[in-house]
Amino acid sequence: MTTRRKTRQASESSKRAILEAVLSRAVEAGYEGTTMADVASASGLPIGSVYWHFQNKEQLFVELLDYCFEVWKQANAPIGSMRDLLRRSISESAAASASLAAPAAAFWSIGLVFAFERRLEDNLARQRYLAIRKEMFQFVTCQLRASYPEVPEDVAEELAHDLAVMGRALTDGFRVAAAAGDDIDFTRYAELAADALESLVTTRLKGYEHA
Amino acid sequence: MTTRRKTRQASESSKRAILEAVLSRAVEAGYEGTTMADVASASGLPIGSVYWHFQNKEQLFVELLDYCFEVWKQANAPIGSMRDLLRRSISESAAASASLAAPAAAFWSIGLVFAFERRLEDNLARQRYLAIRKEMFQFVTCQLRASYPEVPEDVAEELAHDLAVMGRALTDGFRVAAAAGDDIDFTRYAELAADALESLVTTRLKGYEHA
DNA sequence: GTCTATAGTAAGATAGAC
DNA sequence: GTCTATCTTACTATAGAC
Repeated sequence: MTTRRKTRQASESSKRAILEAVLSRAVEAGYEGTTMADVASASGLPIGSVYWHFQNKEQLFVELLDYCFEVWKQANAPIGSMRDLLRRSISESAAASASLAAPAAAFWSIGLVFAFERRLEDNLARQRYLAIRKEMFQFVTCQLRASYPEVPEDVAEELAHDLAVMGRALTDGFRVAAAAGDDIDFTRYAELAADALESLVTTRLKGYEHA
Repeated sequence: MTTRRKTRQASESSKRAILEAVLSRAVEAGYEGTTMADVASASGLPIGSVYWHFQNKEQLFVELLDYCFEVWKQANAPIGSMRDLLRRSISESAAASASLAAPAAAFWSIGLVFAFERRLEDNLARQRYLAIRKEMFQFVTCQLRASYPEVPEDVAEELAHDLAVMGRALTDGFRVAAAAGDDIDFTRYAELAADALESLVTTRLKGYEHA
């Protein structure tokens, strides 16, 4: 390659510093509230460098979403049991709002900002969030579907879909609670949420489980 | 009074037109995304009139939140059964994102924008949203608490609190789903959500209900 | 109370030296 | 690749005629 090694490393580390900076600001301020000047100063680089590494603000957020989603996938590839998934998602919600200890979780808090950012349908960052949201939903649905091998296919399919919808609503809802600063014990409610969903499973699978 | 009747009526109707305008814009664009020029043009009045009726953008949103909360209270004063509450809240979520058919519900969609608008702690509109959120939570908790007169006070208290937290997470979560444009049947999931919460009640009250 | 014109400012983005 | 200076636009808010 024509690029020298040291240069490329410097470039990559700057890029990462900028992504970390925009993550830390975006969690606090959302999309509109995060300014490029903020990002630059938080990253320690001048604003010119930000625009050298990223085309514009929109693309910067697109790459941030991709970056966070990669981190999430690596940490959550096999989701495990539904209870584990809820446990992780809901307690991470609380963490994400407070600090950057859980960067993967922070992604979802930023993402929700985009859910409400309906102004311009052609905002690429919003479109990317919605795409990842869909992909994640499919992923979770498939995993859940495989958890009920002993029931008829159509029943398992519908059950997995319902659980995925309910689980997503619950995790999103607790992320809202975290953002609003509600004074609740997220760990405890993660368990209660799992209890509630499991009882839905039990009710619906009566007659199939041991058939 | 020194104000002539016709003048006051005109003033009130203009004020209301502006509130309707900001509501319609805010549901689509959030706080930062709604500009005073947008509001003015949607209301049919020039921007100068908007500033004549409202001190500034922040106060405009404060009054919008108050206005919507009043509408909500009038429509929901006795919440009825938990199932009814969820039914209303969750199916209204879908409506709120699509149109202004349900202005009271729209309030909550705007509100969620403020939950994530953490940038300035001294944003009065955000503070008002959080205050109303708390008030609503207390209100719902009290109503739920009264639904279980046959169980020990501390058990009923904790149950009501847990149900209120879970119910709020579910309704917020479905509002997110509506904002994200998820293709789901909100009416159906309102029932499922109620089923799930009712099973929590059943489990916990075993031994008390008919004691 | 309504409306126009405009002041003031903040933010996204670029040019060009180094 | 880094950094500064600056252009441009868009938005909040006000002044002042009517």
